[in-house]
Amino acid sequence: MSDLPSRARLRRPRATGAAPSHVDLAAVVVSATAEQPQVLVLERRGEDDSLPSGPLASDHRTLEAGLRAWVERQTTLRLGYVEQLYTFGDIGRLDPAAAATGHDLSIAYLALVHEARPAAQLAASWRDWYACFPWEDWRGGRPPIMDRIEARLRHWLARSAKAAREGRMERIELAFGFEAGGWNDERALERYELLYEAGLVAEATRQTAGKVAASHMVGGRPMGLDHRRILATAISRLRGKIKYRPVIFELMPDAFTLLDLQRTVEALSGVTLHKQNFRRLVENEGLVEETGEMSEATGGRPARLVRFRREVLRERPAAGVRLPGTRRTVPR
Amino acid sequence: MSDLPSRARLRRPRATGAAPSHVDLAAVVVSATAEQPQVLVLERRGEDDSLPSGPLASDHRTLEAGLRAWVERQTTLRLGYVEQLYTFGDIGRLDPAAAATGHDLSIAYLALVHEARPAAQLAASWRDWYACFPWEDWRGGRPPIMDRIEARLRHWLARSAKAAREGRMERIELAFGFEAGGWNDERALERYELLYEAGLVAEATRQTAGKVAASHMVGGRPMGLDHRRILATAISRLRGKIKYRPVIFELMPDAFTLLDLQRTVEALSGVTLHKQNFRRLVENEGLVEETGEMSEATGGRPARLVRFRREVLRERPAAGVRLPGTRRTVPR
DNA sequence: CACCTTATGCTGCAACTGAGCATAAGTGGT
DNA sequence: ACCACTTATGCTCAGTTGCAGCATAAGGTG
Repeated sequence: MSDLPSRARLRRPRATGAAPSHVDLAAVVVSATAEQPQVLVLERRGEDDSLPSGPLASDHRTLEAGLRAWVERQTTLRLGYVEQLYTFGDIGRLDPAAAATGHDLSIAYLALVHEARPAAQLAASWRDWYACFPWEDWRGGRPPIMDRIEARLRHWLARSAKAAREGRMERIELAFGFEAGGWNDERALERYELLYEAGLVAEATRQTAGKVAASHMVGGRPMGLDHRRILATAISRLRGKIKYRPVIFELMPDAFTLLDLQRTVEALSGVTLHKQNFRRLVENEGLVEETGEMSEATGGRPARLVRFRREVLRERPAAGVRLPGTRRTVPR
Repeated sequence: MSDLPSRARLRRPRATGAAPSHVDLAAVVVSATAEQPQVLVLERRGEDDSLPSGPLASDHRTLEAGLRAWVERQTTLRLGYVEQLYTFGDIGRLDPAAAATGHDLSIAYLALVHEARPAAQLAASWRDWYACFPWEDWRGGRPPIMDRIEARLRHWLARSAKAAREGRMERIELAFGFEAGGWNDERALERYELLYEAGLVAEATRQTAGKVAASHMVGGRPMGLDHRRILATAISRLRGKIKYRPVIFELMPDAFTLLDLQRTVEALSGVTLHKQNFRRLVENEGLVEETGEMSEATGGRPARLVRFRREVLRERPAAGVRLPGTRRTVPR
């Protein structure tokens, strides 16, 4: 039964035409404070923000360990929950001129922390992710920037080659739901990619050397390399995941009120929820239990402080916060 | 607004302690024929099956393109639907002795085809994936092998160091649901990893040089390298995904009956469904439309032939086959 | 104390789910 | 022609869940 003798043959030779690749580990570290979703970025003078990242090194026993080491080193932050996000490696994704030098891979991870340490104590900054994606925040209703986006995309469509137009129209409708579809919070990545393709975000001009004037840009703070795309990937993934896994609690402190929880979900998903139904859902799924304490910091009637019921991980395999009653209208 | 001048600084030096890595692209190509889920494997005499794979090369403009090229070259099969699955790269995952030589990365992809070409016309074979994971098929009720698995896992638990026991017990319960939890079809990867850790699958002895006797093994056909783990990852992902995205149709021919569709879903998920409710769900979600044709190959009353309604991709962003009415008991 | 704020309980309706019953329309055998 | 068997398809019915809003509770502030 043992196949030890054949193991040597199973390993492939390293030579055959395969250029060795440079591999980076990159982290999207998310927290939610003050009802805003935050991402950890490194700021360097005169450059766009970048995500914590560094090359995979031979003393990293696992990819995840390497990632944790880099984040800790660059930001002093020790990560808890971590999951692999995506591996980026298309030729020329960092710099079209470098296309000949082989592949630059980035293995991106998503990490969730309920860190509230002020930025000053870290070697990095927390950045509101809607600074990079202003069109993704619908908590106050349709963001004004959507008008501009719609106009620019229609313009792009009109100038598209006939062959490409049909497909692009469908993709736009899918991503932004201008006509019938309506807004889908999970499509953040598709939206960013469309805007990129249409040359409406700053990163696009790095590749095409300024074909589109800056005045036509649609906005959102750019990031270095393709890090804004990586962040968009993380947002899409996270918005999807909170609906079927209780990952939201990774962002919460030990004790919190139901409204705190709701605000955090809303911050990530970018939409507002129906309050009473949200509470009923959370209670019915048994996601939380009483701490017995009360919070007086509500500004109104004191609220019960609850904590996450870890047992649900066993009981309800698919428990998440299923965004009940997404409001179509802004309350008040 | 242009930051072209700073681009050079944004690129990181390649040197800094980073050993260049060897990168493989690997494909889990899935089809479903004869009501069995199949995976495409390469057979080599005297060796375990392996997945189609090959090194990332400098003429691959994108990772996905490289993957398609390798599969086509090794199997003559041209892929349609493809998505990235996971990147594996822990040190020593292929061969513990090779730990010093740097990282071997595998970027794994999941591909779905509705290929029914007989294996003879391909340079590869279709393998029923339950040959590798006999415990994952609950369509005929609880598989007999579960008794053995439960016994061996309890044994492993009893021999575990006290510190590890609590956590392992929880993980076993989560993955297999022996006590209260019940079976969760999506936890295929967790189950394989537990069996591996407990030394109950053949691949584990490659690493530990036969600490566990073959007679204690729990079964399932092994694969080369860590390809069975990659396959388990694909199964988990696919079982989850069919519930919220209409990917199942990538596996179907143009026209099919509702029972065909149900059997395919059951084949992938490994559980049986309530027939009438399944139809109602599929019709209500508007996933299919009439072709007008009938199928006479049913063995009973002829069935309507339907086709996938591509429009749902636009209309219902989260349409999938949500496994309604999973039967607790075997029908008949 | 009037009035603000937020918390929390409850109700009614619509839609969906799970399980099963009943009937339709083929096949093959006698 | 009739029977047994197979699969397709229509329908019911009760329990659950989702959506939306109303009402009340219990803090704070001028």
